[in-house]
Amino acid sequence: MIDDTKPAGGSVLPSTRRSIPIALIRAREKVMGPIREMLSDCGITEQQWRILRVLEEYGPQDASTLAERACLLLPSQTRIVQTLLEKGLVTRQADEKDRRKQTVAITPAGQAIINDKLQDAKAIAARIEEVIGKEKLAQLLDILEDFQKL
Amino acid sequence: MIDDTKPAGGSVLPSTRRSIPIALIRAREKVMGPIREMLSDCGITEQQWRILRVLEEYGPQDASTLAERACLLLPSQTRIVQTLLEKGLVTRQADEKDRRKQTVAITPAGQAIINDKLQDAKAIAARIEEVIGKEKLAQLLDILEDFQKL
DNA sequence: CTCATATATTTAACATAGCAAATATTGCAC
DNA sequence: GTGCAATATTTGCTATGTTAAATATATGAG
Repeated sequence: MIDDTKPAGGSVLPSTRRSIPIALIRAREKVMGPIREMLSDCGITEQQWRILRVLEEYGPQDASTLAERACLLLPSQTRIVQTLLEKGLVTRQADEKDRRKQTVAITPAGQAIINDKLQDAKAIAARIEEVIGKEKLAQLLDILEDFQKL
Repeated sequence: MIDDTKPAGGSVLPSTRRSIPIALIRAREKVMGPIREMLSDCGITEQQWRILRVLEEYGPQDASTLAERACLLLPSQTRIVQTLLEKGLVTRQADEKDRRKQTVAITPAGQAIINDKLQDAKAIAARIEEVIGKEKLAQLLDILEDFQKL
């Protein structure tokens, strides 16, 4: 007698082996391994690194913009900037014109951390490009961008 | 005089706009939006859903295997299974032969949740396929799989 | 000017991620 | 069978993710 109350092997939903959300996590996990290792040396986390990177790339900016660019929710951004303040890696002050807005900027100490890790970061990026291949990486980025249309 | 101590705009590291880790998060965020919405109805989280899905797909299994398949760290798995136990959606018991191992299984109540959300989940998957395209999705999964070689 | 409403950020509360240390069992050497 | 190294899970701690509620400031209607 066949028990059809419980489908045997993923015939109902796509198998978790070909699940987009899971595949995205798995890939990300692999990419972040070396990056976390690089950052653990200087005692900052992946998200703290993203904040510094964005501030370095775009310059001083308000909290919402920073969160958007660093791909963080506002509450996370607030807390992370607070710890970066304590570490002296960023500054934060209310906007003169609109006092609701907070302007965040990187400090020389923050910039120094980026400079210190620059070679390591480039090496990691190069390794990824070597393993995956330049064209596939470009394809990947393009496809991932399409998800914003969802 | 040019200030070359602080590179102006991402000339040193790849721009955060073309950063693989960030692109992976952004895409995942978009994919998870509708899924979280679907799950919030029945009061379970994304990770709890992954655990249930894996248990349903592969049947009863030990904690390590479950964590690996659901793409969770063991400590996370432990805690999530604990809350699922309290909800009565899974069972957990020590293996007879090796009492270090814990065998986790889905309950009828857990299976019922999956069955309830089946149509919604399939609709979400279909929508993604419609927007991104079947071939691109396949390409994406293949490229993401390559990251395991890192 | 005053109040209701909209905007920008922060807090609060709960669930997870990630890492290190602690537990519990096994299996094996002596 | 005792003790030690290896294996399987769980706990403890700090940092984030996520959502909802609280704060603070700005703006426009009347």
